[in-house]
Amino acid sequence: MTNSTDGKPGKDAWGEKENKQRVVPTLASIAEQVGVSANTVSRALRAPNTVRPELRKRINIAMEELNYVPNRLAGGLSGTRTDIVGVVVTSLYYSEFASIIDTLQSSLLEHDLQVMLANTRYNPDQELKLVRSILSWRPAAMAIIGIDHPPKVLELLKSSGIPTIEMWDTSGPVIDTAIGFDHQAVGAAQARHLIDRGYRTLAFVGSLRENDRRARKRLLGLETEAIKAGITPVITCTEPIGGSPDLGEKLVLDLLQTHPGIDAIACNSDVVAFGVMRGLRKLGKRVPEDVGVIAFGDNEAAACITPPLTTIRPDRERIGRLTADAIVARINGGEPQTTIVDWKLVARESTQRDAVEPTNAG
Amino acid sequence: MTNSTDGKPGKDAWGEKENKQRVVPTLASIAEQVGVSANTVSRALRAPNTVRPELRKRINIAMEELNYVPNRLAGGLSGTRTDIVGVVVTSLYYSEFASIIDTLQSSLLEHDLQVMLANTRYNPDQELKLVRSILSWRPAAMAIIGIDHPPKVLELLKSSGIPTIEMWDTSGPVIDTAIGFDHQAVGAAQARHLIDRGYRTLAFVGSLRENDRRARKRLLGLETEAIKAGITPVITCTEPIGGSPDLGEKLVLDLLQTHPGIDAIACNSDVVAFGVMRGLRKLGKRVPEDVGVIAFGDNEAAACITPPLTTIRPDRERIGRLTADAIVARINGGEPQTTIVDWKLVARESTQRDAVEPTNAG
DNA sequence: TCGCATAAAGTTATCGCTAACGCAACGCTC
DNA sequence: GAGCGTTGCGTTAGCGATAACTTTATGCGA
Repeated sequence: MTNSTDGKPGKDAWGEKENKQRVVPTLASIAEQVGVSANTVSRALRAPNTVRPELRKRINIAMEELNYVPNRLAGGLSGTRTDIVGVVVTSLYYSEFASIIDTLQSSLLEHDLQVMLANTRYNPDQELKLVRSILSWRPAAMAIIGIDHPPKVLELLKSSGIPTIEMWDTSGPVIDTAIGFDHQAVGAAQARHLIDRGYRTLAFVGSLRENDRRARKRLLGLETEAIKAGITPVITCTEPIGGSPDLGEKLVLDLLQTHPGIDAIACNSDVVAFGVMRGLRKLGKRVPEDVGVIAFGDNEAAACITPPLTTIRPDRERIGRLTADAIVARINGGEPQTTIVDWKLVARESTQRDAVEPTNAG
Repeated sequence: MTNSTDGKPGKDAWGEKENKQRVVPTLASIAEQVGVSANTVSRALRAPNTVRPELRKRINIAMEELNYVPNRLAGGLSGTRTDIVGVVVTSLYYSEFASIIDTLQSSLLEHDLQVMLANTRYNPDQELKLVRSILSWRPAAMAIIGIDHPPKVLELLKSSGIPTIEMWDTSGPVIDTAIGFDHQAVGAAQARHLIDRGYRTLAFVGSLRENDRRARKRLLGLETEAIKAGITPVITCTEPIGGSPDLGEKLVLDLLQTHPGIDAIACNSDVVAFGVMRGLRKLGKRVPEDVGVIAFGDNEAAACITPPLTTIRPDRERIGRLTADAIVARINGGEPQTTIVDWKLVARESTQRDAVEPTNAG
């Protein structure tokens, strides 16, 4: 693309690179240009009011001219702390955690904290590898989805000595600080809602990966509540792969073949429910008259499909914001603290069989 | 939570911290424990076969025992290059770029490259701040959404001397390497499809932020193609805020009030289309008979709503994967190169007015 | 006018690691 | 058995910033 026979002047930055090796400016080069010591330049950045205004201005101009970008590898090594916050999620698909990250990142930005992101895809080996990798950057804090981690991950996080915020789930022992909710209670609320609406034969459908402990907690809540109400055992129809509409459709076709009597389906996620409802339509089953469908997640499309989907809405923005707050607080010496964030059961038409009052939880 | 009067032994890592300041192990501490020089420990990590197997084993055991995590601030400062890849996106909501990031991150992981993520939320000032912040970590490469950046961002990226991959859009001058497609062609394809299906009065509805250059390119393509076909000017009905179903519903109600003759709507995103279709239903308009709806993005729910939504499907996984490949190639001395990634017009029922062959593009 | 607090800069010593070089000990060739 | 490449490790010198001192002006009261 660029080749050395092309000697045309006024080339862009890449062309220039070929002639002399680009030298990335350092504090020292700024200092030299201005005629001061490197430390003065450093002060102009970190403690501007300890440098004469006139000098400070000249330093700023020089930095601007040379496109100086501080080297935080050096800064972090020398200083006490970096401004990195490690963020570990289990999935990025289907809006599951995207808006948590979105809110978290922009809240952290206000405190000049930089997100380093990792996605484990529900794989514990990868979780260990990624946590180790992030810790090697000496972050100021870690935020991680879930409270069920491999022992080695727990050990690393604990011995790292940095604040660790566990998000999304609070139902169990935590490392330090947790912000989320109890997933078993969600499952219980789903069951109660279906039962209140007159449904009697419950199934659980969706993705259920070996390491998705939260989904298992929701399923447990569903089963426990069903048993309490004297309902027949909940039929589970799951696959250990990621949730998608196609998976939902496939599973519901299987399910109704083997269990034609099912009259209510709790889905592990909204996107699975989308496929479940498509599958039910193909089978000629009406929702909510023949089969009720409830899900979890409150995907942006949940209110737009036909019929609108009853689902659980976790407050993702709030979790993101509170996590950012907790990180800042812990960095500044605040105490660890577990915070429960409300969720809501949003009753829509997909479970509107009888006009019983909806059961909300919080 | 933990207080110093609690002297109970056998406490967890956090308790221990209060007694003696936790000392994070370094290469030197491992070296001391094993009885070798620090450099030998470093070699055992970076070039294991230059260390005697027996000694290597002892070193590994010591590292495991002390929970050693290398300090890459030091490593990056000392070595030539870090393993960070900066990733800058404009949005995280609504699956817009989540699966690009997902694929990109897991592809990079295979090469032991770590993602540092930033989200500009379509704000150019924040883009500058974030790019500068990421560059200060001396990443090995940058991947960024779009090709329209503020001048200062271009300057920084060019003068940084690192490979920069621009994703999603290829219709214009690029910094280095670009992987994406031509958004104007997408708009043109949308118009052609609607016209082929017999629609004659076109509108463009959705979020249109000042700095969303890609949306403007799609709109331009839509208008250009409409004019070519001798169709009345495209009515635009937009808001400079993020897209959502609620926005779509609001805009379509406004639109049909002022322009009742509209018979086709191109939406800037699928989630907006979800709301548009809900709004049309409220107005008693049938889709696709009275009004055709086409969108952009191929959200996971697009095939599940009623009627299924005709939309444009960009190949996000492919963009993510190719971006990772390009990063690795460029780091290893490969040449810059622009790659066009195919997209597809997925014709579904929301535009099924006449049985004309669908117009696909690639 | 002296003394001393204060402001504004310079000096020096790390931070933890890697790259480059140095140097024994060993084995191989002829 | 002298010469020479290899192997395996130690030594030394930075990387680019920051923190802790030290030094040099400056001001101000007694």
